[in-house]
Amino acid sequence: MVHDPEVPAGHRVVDEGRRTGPGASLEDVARLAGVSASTASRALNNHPQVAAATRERVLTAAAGLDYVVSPDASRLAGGISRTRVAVVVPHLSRWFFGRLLEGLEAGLHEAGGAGVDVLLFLVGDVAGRRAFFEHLPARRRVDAAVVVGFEVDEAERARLELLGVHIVSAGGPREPFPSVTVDDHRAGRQAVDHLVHLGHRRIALLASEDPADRGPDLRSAAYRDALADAGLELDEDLVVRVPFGASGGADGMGRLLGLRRPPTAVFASADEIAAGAMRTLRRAGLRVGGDVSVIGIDDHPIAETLDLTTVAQPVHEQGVVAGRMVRALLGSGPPEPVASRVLPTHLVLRSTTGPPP
Amino acid sequence: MVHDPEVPAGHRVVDEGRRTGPGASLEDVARLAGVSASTASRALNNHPQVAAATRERVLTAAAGLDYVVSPDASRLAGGISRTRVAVVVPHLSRWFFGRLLEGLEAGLHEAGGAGVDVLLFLVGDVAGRRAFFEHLPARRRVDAAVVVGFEVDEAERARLELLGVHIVSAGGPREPFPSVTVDDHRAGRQAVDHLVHLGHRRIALLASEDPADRGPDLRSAAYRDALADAGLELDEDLVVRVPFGASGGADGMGRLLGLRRPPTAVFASADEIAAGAMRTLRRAGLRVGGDVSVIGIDDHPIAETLDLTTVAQPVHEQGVVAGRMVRALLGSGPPEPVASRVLPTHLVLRSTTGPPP
DNA sequence: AGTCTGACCGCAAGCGCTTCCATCCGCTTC
DNA sequence: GAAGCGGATGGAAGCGCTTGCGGTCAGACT
Repeated sequence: MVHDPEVPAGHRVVDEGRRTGPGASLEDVARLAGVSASTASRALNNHPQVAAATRERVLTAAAGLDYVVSPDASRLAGGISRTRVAVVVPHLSRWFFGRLLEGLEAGLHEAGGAGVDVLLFLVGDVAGRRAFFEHLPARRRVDAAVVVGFEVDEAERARLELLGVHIVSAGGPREPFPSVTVDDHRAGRQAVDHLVHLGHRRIALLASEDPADRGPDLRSAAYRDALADAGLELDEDLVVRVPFGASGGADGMGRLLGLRRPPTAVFASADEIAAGAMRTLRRAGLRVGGDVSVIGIDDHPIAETLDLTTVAQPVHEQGVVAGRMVRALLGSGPPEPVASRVLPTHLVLRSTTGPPP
Repeated sequence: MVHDPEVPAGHRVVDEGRRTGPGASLEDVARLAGVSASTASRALNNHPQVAAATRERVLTAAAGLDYVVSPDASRLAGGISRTRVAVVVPHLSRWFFGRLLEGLEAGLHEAGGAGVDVLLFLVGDVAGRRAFFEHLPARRRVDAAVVVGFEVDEAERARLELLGVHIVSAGGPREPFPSVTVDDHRAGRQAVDHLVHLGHRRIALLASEDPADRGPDLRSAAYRDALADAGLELDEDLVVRVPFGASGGADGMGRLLGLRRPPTAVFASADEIAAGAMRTLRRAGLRVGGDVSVIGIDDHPIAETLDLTTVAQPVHEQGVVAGRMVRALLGSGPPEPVASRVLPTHLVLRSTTGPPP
């Protein structure tokens, strides 16, 4: 196939362009060490029944030949080389997901262990999502799966079940898998209650209309509950759904400002939306935190940059914990009981909230 | 091994909770279809020598049993199921990397194809990076690798070579692999030249000191060259290196403002740094774009939010093109010649740059 | 000295597939 | 009508590894 004589030496031309690397075989190692393949295998896998000297010889031979077991053969034969974990995620360019994945990766690789391979599955758009659950490309190739930051419906759950492996959900809804997440309803309450305590009575909601991402919109529900508890009437004009992101927030804020009686405070269901809202407010000549208060959720880096008051959630940690959970389910890692975890969120006071003017 | 009479036929038990899913075997399918395993295999792999009727029967049987080939066995036997691609990336929480990966994923899966599995390798911190190149966990498990957004030194390149597979670099330096990237020097020039054309004479540089990420700091080099070409003297006081990110930019700007003769314009080597700088300027009561101009690079979403003038680079597209390149190298995909590509960048005028006061 | 006991190791049987090669059969060819 | 012929299929040999089982040989016993 690919065959380019121009390639500089050292650039090995991969035969067929597809085999998984060159490599010495177990047999080669065994021969060099003067033992049988079985013994070599046992030595390499640290079985107790090989003499220390022999093991040493095998190890040396392996090192010399730069030997690496074929994971395919190993698995086929029943040996479990490294475990493979599927990570199913809808976005990668959003901070939340990337950050959570970083944590997940850390949690998965923590404390040595045999090693874990992470297979990435992106199910962003509807087509990709449908394709994923329909064809289940992860089938037969992973030992566990982590669903990151989105909700699966009943049909999808059923498909996923077909994988026949443990499934963990991270940064998403609590059901229907063992999960590690935060209480979005509580986070929403923390945000809105803060505004209420400051004395605001006309509080608007700028919520992401992205349906699937995080499941039932607990943050919006919290908004309603908080208002109700505060004895504030819900004004549907103050509830605006926007596409996720800063432009969504900017547009939404524009709509809000067009109201006969604009809000004195805005609860954005995500910092990125809040950022957009702030932009609109600034352009309108309003002082954020003075004329209009704005609060978000997540503690996205942009929140610090904008000095935005927000409710922080431990994103990285959710990933780490989920990673540990996977290892526990897989039998590696600490034998801690595997139970869903809800991590705490907390209010981060900055400059964008204050008493109503 | 496992032999549980209680289990419905065909549903092999998942022993140990670690085997890769349950599943019917080729043999099961063959039996059900009334043919031999060889024929079943041929039918499933679309070999031309099976009678249409037979193929049909096998396909039906397979569908009925919900059969999926064992990728391990298939590869071992020499059949190539799906190709596997390693994606080596230093960060995930930064927009650039996440966005590029989204593109990469798209490019890899474009136009059907047999399917590609993406193995993720995070080499963020030095420890992880060293571990990756030392142990080469991707060995024997991938058919190609993509290095995203960072430079590998000679030793690392040599190690990578051991993978024995095609390697592509995306969003990083042009060497030493076939790559798809942008001309960072040119981008830098576009930014600084813009400031020069506006009439600025005291232009500061706020550069990320993150050493490894993008290789030789072409953007900074461009700054120097642009000044030289404009006949402006380089004032080392105006060159500030900061940790990547908004806080870095904020601090750096603070230092700049402390100068006896502060700059009238700032070139930040990344939008996120520019964002931090803007914050500092605002807090200092300076009008960004009026009193001090700021320009970044990347066209990160935050640039739009902040109305930041910047030099845009096609991040998603770099990923897509790299994905196609990998497919081409692997022999799938369009047989386009595989050559490194440098994608264009362009100035995006917004409100943070203007003539000096 | 003869036998027993382990510790070590090799044999061989697979794991679930793919593929070479031989086989079988219904037809075309002379 | 016999000899070919090619299309369709089954048999069997692996791919590279793990592992149950049994064999060896050096002591440890009595």
